[in-house]
Amino acid sequence: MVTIRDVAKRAGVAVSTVSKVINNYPSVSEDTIARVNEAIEELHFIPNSVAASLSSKQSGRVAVLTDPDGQTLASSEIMMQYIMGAVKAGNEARLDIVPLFFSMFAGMNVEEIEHRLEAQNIRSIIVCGLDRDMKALTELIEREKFKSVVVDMPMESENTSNIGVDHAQAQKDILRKTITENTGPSDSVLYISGRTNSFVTEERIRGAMELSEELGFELTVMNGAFSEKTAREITFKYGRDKDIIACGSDLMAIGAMKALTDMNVFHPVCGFDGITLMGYAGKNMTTVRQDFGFIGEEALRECMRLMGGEKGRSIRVPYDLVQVRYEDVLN
Amino acid sequence: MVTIRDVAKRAGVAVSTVSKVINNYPSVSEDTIARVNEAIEELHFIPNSVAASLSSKQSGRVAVLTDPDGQTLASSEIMMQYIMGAVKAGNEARLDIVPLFFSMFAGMNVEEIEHRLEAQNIRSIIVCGLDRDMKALTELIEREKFKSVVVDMPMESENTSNIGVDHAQAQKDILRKTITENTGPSDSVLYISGRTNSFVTEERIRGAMELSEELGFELTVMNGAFSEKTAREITFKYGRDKDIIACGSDLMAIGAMKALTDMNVFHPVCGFDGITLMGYAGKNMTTVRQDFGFIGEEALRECMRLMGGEKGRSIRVPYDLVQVRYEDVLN
DNA sequence: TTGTAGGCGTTATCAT
DNA sequence: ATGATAACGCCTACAA
Repeated sequence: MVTIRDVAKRAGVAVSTVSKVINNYPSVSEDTIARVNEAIEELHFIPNSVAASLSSKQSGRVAVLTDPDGQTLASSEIMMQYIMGAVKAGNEARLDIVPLFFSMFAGMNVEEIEHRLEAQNIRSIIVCGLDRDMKALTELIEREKFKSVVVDMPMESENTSNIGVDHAQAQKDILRKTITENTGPSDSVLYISGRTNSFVTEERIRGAMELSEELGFELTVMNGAFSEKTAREITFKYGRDKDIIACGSDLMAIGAMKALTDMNVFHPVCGFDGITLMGYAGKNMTTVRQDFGFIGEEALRECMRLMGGEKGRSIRVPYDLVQVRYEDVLN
Repeated sequence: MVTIRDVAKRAGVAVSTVSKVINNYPSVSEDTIARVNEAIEELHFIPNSVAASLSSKQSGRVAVLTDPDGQTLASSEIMMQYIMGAVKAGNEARLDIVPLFFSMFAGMNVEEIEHRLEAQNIRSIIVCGLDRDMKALTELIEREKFKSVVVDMPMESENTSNIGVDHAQAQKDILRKTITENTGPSDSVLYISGRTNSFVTEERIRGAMELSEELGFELTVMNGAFSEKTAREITFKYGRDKDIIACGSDLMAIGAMKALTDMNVFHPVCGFDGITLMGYAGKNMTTVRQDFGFIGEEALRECMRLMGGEKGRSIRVPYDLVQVRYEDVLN
């Protein structure tokens, strides 16, 4: 393995000088920078991120916390994209990314979790899929021992940023689109919402309600708990004589659509997330496509910003309104 | 952060002794072991795996190499399970798992990849989804600088193990089951195979051919290249008057089944892998279910074995023959 | 601007 | 059986 020492020898400077060049310290002459970089090139030197994270308080490792245990196809696809995005961006920044899953912390209190993370030299975390019931994880973030970036939860502080699309606005947009594109009489909408302990659910419901007031249609909100099965049942019960069914997730939209098909009636159904599975639902459905990979990348960059000493903030990312057909996902 | 030094002080021994206790060295008295463990408990000490991997040649980090870029839903579900399995087992063994994706190494030669891995203190790799066209990665494994565990490729050497189900046998089993359970005249089977550069494809074809000889049915093998779309096209062309369609992957099975449905004919279709998506295909289909999470776990344990100095070997893991219905995947 | 030296938390090699 | 102590590769005051 070629180390910083080899580079130093090759360039005829001290190891500390090489380190300074690597980390873009201001006080190095152009001349030595050039010489050192030359040596780095020649030796194909790559800094050891493990050693760096051991030695420095600055350049720590970043954990990506996800919960794909939800077992649904949707969550595994989404979580995978978060992770891939973070790993990709981390790779470019030569930052170590550690994937962790909620299930590892089951039954632990905050201190235990903190110890576990510290023992891995983790200084920043990206949390995806957090909801209000997860007390330990929430507290972990609030203690601010780690720089945290939370996806889809409105947490913000000195050391905490949040990131995600504007769920209320997106819900409004997709519902409006679904209504206007289906010219029939749209005066009753069934909204099947996600779990109530989730921030995105509140926001999406709010969006739907605002639009209902704006356009003056009747809105019925039912709790589908992010469950395809529940959405299916709700649709059987209440879906028949609604004009449109809007769902707080794609999975529920699929459940609703399948129920309608089974009842042999048709109403437009829209979902939320833009997962591939939508293409297999049998009908064309509209949805809000989030770019989870991009969110993962951005989250990682935000971690770096926080580790650089900057304050937490809120980041909104763009989304698309799309129609997913089988042809689109086929490859 | 509580370190090994704190524990040593607390237990009244030297740090080296604590290290020995942690790593189960033989030459420590029962008495001190007890005292040290007590101190560890009291202080909630968790060994820092990063520091360990820096210091030790033994306990390095393990990379899990996957390629979810294939973009299909199936691969993201499968790769996620491999990763989760490895992370789970690694967590229990206090081993650092780092997820890496094939795309990161695009265009690199073996040396470059080696440098990248060395620079991350990686001493062992688990490779999932490798095929014969990936020269650099294959060479990386063959050079044996790293202890490697390859999923579904018949590589074996001093420092290389392979793991996976018996694909030929499994293909035989699922095809036999599909034939016997459908009592109609099964004397012609269309087999849509995966990509030809893949070991599992060869094996599965071999299994199908062996059964064809054994039972005396006519077998037509076509290359579906693991593509749902291609399988669909092949089925349109040749599927109508076959008795059974067997596919080398679930995705292709779905493509085939959808094509049959579109043609308004029915033939039994069987797939391979056992992914959740099968539940959304609209019909009941049989398939070979692999436990990817378990394979990930076992692969990690095999890495530990190799790092412990033992020789590479071949590991076969069990599989199930299942029928996936919408009700099964609904939750 | 550059170099020296101590430390990050652990393991491993020797002595004892 | 136990304990000093030198690595491991890098960062960072502080000194020159």
